[in-house]
Amino acid sequence: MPAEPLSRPRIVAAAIDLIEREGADAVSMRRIAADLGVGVMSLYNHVPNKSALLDGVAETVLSQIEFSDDPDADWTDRVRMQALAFRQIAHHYPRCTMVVVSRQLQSTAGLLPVERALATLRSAGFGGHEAVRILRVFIAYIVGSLLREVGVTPTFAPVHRPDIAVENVDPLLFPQVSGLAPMLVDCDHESEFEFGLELLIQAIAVQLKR
Amino acid sequence: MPAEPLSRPRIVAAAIDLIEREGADAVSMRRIAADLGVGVMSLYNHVPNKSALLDGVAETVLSQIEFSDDPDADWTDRVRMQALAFRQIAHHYPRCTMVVVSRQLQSTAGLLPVERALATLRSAGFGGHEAVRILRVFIAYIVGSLLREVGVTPTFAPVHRPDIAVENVDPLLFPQVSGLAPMLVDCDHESEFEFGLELLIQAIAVQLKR
DNA sequence: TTGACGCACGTACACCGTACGTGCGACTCT
DNA sequence: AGAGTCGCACGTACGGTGTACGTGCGTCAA
Repeated sequence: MPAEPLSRPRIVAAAIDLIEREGADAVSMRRIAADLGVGVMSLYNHVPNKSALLDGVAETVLSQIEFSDDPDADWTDRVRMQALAFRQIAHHYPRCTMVVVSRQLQSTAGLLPVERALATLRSAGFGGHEAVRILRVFIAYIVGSLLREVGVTPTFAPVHRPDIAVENVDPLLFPQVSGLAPMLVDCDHESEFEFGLELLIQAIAVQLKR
Repeated sequence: MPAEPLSRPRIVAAAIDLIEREGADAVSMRRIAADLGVGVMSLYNHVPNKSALLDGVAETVLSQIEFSDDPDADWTDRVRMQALAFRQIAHHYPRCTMVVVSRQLQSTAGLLPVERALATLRSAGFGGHEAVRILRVFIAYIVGSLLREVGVTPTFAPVHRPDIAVENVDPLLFPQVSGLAPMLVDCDHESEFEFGLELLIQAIAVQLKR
């Protein structure tokens, strides 16, 4: 009998831990149970099924986003901060990110960032319709960026795979790709992300002027 | 004995068909073999494993993107056309889209769009480094948008019943979300996509002026 | 004391990917 | 024509998966 009783948070935590250690493919109910030193079916007393467990993983990760919103700051700074905070899940939970992104959840955990973002945009002067549209653009950009960041590290990770592929590209068929190969291969995710983020912020700032 | 012999393209086509009919979760080697009226292991004479099969699915779908590039057109129009062409995979193969974006492949199938895009950006006057960065931003945005359209992104994607979730939101805790609920629930993907696309194009046009 | 209930657990089933061996038809070489 | 090789469809089998179901033990309520 374990001193700490089984519980949904404990199971979710074990799942997150397992995903970060060995990748999302390694997740199985048997494996999680083994990590907890517990029978497989005991998990089902606290979690209805594996899908719900992964929802719990996404929810938990999302809820740990830390927004340090400063209502007095310029709205561009607030948007920037919120976007960067969202992206930080890729640093804290790199391998869980794929799970979060590829899973639709209807809990309120994912709603808090949405609420904050909409409030920021509306306080900046955007109308409701515009705020929603702009939020969608930002989310699309952030999610797409995260996907690239975790995509470089598939699950277990020889990162130097693409170099080989780029080396083998025919310079006659793909002059741009082969010419720009060094820039395509190495990618500072942080600065790349911020580049696009600034592009978007600047664009909606222009939009706001009208 | 089938009149048409088994082959990799036929297997990939069956996989695409199955994914579109019943979703990516329904894909199994046994199921595909059954659809082809063939033994399970016969597939392995043409495809090394399931992962490679899914790579083939992504590759095939990607290769069917139709670019009608007009070198005489304004670069903004060319960028727009390429982005919209890319997005059309979400219309032709809605359920395969998730497979495509969640799988990074190093074949040359995915390289052709990259080559064209880089050529367009450089002809517009961007340097190599800038072109790569801008392309990354566009890809992130497109992929993120496709994920929402397919209906797997943490925000509202009205695939089935998100209305219920939005109805149950506490207006006091989430005033923006509940106030803007109608706009969050219904989403014209086409116009939403183009909104963000124009935002980005405009932003990089400004960037180009310097 | 007795009953109910929560919860850990073992067993069992259907399904999965795929390693391996087998057999059959077609083709090549002598 | 005979012999050898090879491509390819196929069956069997193994270790893995999610989870439905039944069982037994602990604690708490009446």
